[in-house]
Amino acid sequence: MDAKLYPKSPTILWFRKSLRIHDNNALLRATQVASQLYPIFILDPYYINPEKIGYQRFKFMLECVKDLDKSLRKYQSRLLVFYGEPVTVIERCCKAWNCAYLCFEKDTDIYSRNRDKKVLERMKELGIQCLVESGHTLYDLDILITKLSGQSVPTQMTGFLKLIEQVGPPPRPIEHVPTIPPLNELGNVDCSSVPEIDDIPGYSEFSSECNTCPFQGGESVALERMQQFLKREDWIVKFSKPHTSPTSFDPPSTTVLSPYIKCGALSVRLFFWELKRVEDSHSFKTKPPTSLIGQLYWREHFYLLGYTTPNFDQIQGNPICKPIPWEYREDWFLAWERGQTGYPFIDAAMTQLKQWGWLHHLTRHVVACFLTRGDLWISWEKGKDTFEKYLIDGDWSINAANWMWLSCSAFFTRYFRVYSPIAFPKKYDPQGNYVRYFLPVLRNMPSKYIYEPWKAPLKVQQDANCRIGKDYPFPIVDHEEMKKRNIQRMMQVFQK
DNA sequence: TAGAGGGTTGATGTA
DNA sequence: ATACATCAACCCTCT
Repeated sequence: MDAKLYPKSPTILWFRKSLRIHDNNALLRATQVASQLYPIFILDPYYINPEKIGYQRFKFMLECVKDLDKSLRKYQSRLLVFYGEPVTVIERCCKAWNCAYLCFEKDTDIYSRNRDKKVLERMKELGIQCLVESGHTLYDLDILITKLSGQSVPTQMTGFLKLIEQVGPPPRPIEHVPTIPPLNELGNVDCSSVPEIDDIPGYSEFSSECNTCPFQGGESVALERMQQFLKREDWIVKFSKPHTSPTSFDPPSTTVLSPYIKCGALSVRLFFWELKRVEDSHSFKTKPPTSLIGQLYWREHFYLLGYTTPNFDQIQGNPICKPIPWEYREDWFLAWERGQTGYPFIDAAMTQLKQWGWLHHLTRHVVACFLTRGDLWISWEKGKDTFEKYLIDGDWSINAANWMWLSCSAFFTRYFRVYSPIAFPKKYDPQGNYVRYFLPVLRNMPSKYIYEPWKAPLKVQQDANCRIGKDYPFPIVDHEEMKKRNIQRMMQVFQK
């Protein structure tokens, strides 16, 4: 760091994602230029809305913020929390503390890009230097784009893997946490400490029914969870995503590190290099795209596409999204969203989504297929918004990309491959333990009928204490009928 | 440039 | 058990 170009001055470190102190480029940069360091976190009114960001998701994020604050306190610093429009809050802070630098991590989703543009413009007017560091993705996406040398971003994984091969491995994580200076006098600034979710307007009324997420947020939990998985070297090198079970829940069949990576409580580069170390010490290992490292490449690929494709999260004005004439039916959508379709696997999944804020990837596939091209013929945008609200790992680019994938709007076109809400879960869980756990009303239904309880004779329903049409709904649609009809519709769309 | 090859994860029936 | 064809025939990528 050139001390002449960057004379030490009071510095704001603005945490948004990267809610961690390990491998944090923005934190490192800030410590290099700061005479005084002010770590801040802003509760943006855009996000404080239980209709948009659900309880589990908000709570998980707050737990990450809280853990970060705890870590900073070990250095006699702490996280200064503000409510309000980021540009207003930051301007106020810069003036109060006479700051010369604002450090933060590059963000690539659409809302963050617009937010940061406003902040950058205002900081320029105020003569405050912004130091923007890459760190949420394996590669700096802007550098990845230059490596394309004018070629468009590949839309298929094979093309992306070729790009990665050409670019070489991602940067290694920072080895040591830099020395974080103690927090100075704050002056006349109205900041808060990290709130509890029940202190946030709009969320407190949900608390009694919503403390159902088994995953706790935070960097320390994330690092511990990663370490537990890293011990299972054999499991890591044999990992193949399509072969993991969507109905396993105690424990799940995948790492569930995605929510931590999404918030930046775990560095994706650290995880990458830890996995690489394990892989390198074994002769046999699965390969991308199905391996664990392959999963990180999917994330990177979708981040790059989301960054470079206009209107990536919608049909209108999105050049890679095939416009399919979806039809909205409120009653069907609400049945899906509320887990009342009458298909136990779908309803159990939607219940898990709300209780846990997390679903296995393949379970997401089944409910997404059901909402869109499989059964209900409702736009993937509606499903994307629902996932965005409830998933603790809901990630803008990845969510939109997967919904386009599943609905055959982009990336994937074999529309005659339709998930069955009956046959698919039966392969993994013939006893229906997953359904029994998340839908207690069906707990005593015999296994023979667990995925299609409307077929159970009345006597069986009575014995199971679950009358279809009374205790649990009849199916809202006939899957076989809808599947046939929708494949025909898809054929027409694709013939054009 | 037209055509071949291939694509993380369907369901079902048959050998 | 595992492999393969069928369903009906997509579309990106590379040669």
